[in-house]
Amino acid sequence: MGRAPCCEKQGLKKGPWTPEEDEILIDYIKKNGHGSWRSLPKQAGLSRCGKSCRLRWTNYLRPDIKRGPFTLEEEKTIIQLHAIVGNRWSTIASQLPGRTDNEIKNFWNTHLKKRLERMGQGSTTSNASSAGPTATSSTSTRHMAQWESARLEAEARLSKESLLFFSSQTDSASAQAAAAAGRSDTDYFLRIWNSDVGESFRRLGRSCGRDEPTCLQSDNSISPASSSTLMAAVTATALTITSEQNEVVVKSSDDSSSSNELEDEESHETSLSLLLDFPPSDEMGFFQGQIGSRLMCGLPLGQF
DNA sequence: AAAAGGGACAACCGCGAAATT
DNA sequence: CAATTTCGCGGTTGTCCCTTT
Repeated sequence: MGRAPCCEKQGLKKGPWTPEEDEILIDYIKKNGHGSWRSLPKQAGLSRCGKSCRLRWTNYLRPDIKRGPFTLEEEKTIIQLHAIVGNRWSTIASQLPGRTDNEIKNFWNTHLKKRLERMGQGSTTSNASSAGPTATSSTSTRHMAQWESARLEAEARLSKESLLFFSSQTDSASAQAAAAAGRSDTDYFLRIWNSDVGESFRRLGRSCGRDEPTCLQSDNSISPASSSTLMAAVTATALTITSEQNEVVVKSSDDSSSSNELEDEESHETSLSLLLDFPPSDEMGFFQGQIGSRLMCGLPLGQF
């Protein structure tokens, strides 16, 4: 038996919502809460699918929704989070109060993604006309291409490692509780991201001279400051940090020995000292795994 | 001034996971 | 435990509006 439709399709209205429909939906939810979305339209007197009502409410009518253009800070957060969690729009949205996953997804697809593409294309198409191809542009292209496969690889590794982490915990009860609470790999990242540790990284990024606003330049290209933040995030999964017998080893999966921009010793040193300085021992496990390496490498690689 | 093209955003669709029966 | 239902997510499409020709 196939999956049952979420609602009877016949006679239900589709397409843009009218102000009257919005008002009915808002009134109903204010008085009764949404309850079961499936039964809501009938009870509220709307000729809409429950799914459509839910979407309209969560993406548009909800009172806590923040309207207006994204701030530079939000934009920066989206770029950094996307480099780490990929297209997990709901996860990203959870870090941006008042913004919906749909809104962020649209913003990414219509603005940020195109900027990325421009950056990549620019380096391959503008070489002839530019005064001389910079290491930055060729590096961007190479890492952009490398990015997706690296991310996918990291995803697989991450899920494996978070399982290992669970099994290594001595307090099995807390591990079970965490599992029961539905904590995902992403949740762990977000926990760290929102902790003092994450703040340390953001602070480090700012202190490295990347506190300029993320913005487009007059020629519509991304500013150097934004670019470095972005590229740092993009290259995050190209590195692996492991900890063996109290010795931290940084390995670059960038096999191009001719490139030297990632071999920024100072940046790596900054990463490592930060790693070693982290006091919360229960969080060290994360940093020795893929989540940590992502976070670790995300910020200090800013010199492009 | 009108048509074409493109960008931005809202809404829909299909799928998988979780919850319920 | 399996079948069914509901919900939420991410990808995609449709539509409106602005800009360019």
